[in-house]
Amino acid sequence: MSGEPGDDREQLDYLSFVDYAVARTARELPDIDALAMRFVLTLHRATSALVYDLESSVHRPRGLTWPGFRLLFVLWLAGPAEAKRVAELTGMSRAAVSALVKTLEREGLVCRRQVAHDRRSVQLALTEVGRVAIADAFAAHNAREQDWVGVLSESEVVTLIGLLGKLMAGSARIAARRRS
Amino acid sequence: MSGEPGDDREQLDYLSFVDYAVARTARELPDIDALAMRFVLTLHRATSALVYDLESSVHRPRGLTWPGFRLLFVLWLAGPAEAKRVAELTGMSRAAVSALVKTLEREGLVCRRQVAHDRRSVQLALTEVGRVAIADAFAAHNAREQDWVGVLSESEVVTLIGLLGKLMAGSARIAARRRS
DNA sequence: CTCCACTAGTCAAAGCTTTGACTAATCCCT
DNA sequence: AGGGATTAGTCAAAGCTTTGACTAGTGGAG
Repeated sequence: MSGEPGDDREQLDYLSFVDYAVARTARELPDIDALAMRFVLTLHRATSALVYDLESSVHRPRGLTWPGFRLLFVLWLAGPAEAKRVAELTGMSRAAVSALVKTLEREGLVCRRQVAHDRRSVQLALTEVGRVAIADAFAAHNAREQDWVGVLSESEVVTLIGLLGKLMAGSARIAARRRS
Repeated sequence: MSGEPGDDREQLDYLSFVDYAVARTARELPDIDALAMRFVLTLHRATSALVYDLESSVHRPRGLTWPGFRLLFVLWLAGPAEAKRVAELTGMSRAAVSALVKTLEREGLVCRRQVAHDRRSVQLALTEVGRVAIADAFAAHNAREQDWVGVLSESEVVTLIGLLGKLMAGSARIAARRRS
């Protein structure tokens, strides 16, 4: 596995790299599980492409980042919540939420309050500006999601969701590491 | 959509948030495409969980980051290549590759050379240390990938790969934004 | 040959993430 | 009530990413 020339390496791009990588690995490292490799490469590339498109076409033009959108979205749906809970629901670490909220608070989208029953915790909530921003962003976000999903049939999407759910459910069985 | 209490918000966590969000949105914003919403939420969460597990259980313990692993992987398979090409194959921007290579070069995993025919471009290649590092990391990476994929049947994985491929292929049709 | 457009790469500022340390408040056991 | 263990949140250092600007080098049109 040295990358010497003389192979079929012409006109390789982001899409075809997966095929190239799997073919080459299968040839030179037969002990590797090629299907698992292809799956993870494909999943990662598809998700990256989707997230990049949503962030750059929907959120950045509105002054939001992808993590900012996700945090506002959780507050919008779940209501005012303590930082710890927001971290759990968004899948971010507590430190990441803390840093992100600092930005969102400065922009006037979120506010922090002391909680009565436990002076350690901080309650996070949308401001009125934040509520309007997330409602607008989510509408555009969902429209763009529809464009993406539109290339699949409804039953294909249902199948995909089901299999991804099974994958997630299985992560507990293999003791996958999760954010603290 | 205000997050007032009195709903079914108890014992909500990272996994069940998708169900909660979709149910609530379907109830209060009937114009939203709930299936597209569920799909994107599920895809993003599944991928994040997988990447977090691979990075924290396989790569960080070896002193690699996830982007570092990806860049080494491309150089390993595609052979020495100009920075622009590495950016295309990894899906990173040229600026991101430039910054990442600075770290990898400092750690002695990658080296930079001038190219003869065009004095603007820089050729990137693995060092011997880099070659050993990526070979070791990829073996462990693939073993972990197998654990994840092991919860699905082979035909389920093939289905998943096919549908994700169709999704990616469709992104051209909707003029999805891609990294420059 | 000259000039202008384009290309490769780097840099800088700002943002998000991670780990690990640290503070402050709460809990619980004796 | 006292004291140790937990827990919530923040901070700091280091790394990666983005956008946009900037430097060099290349190449084609006149």
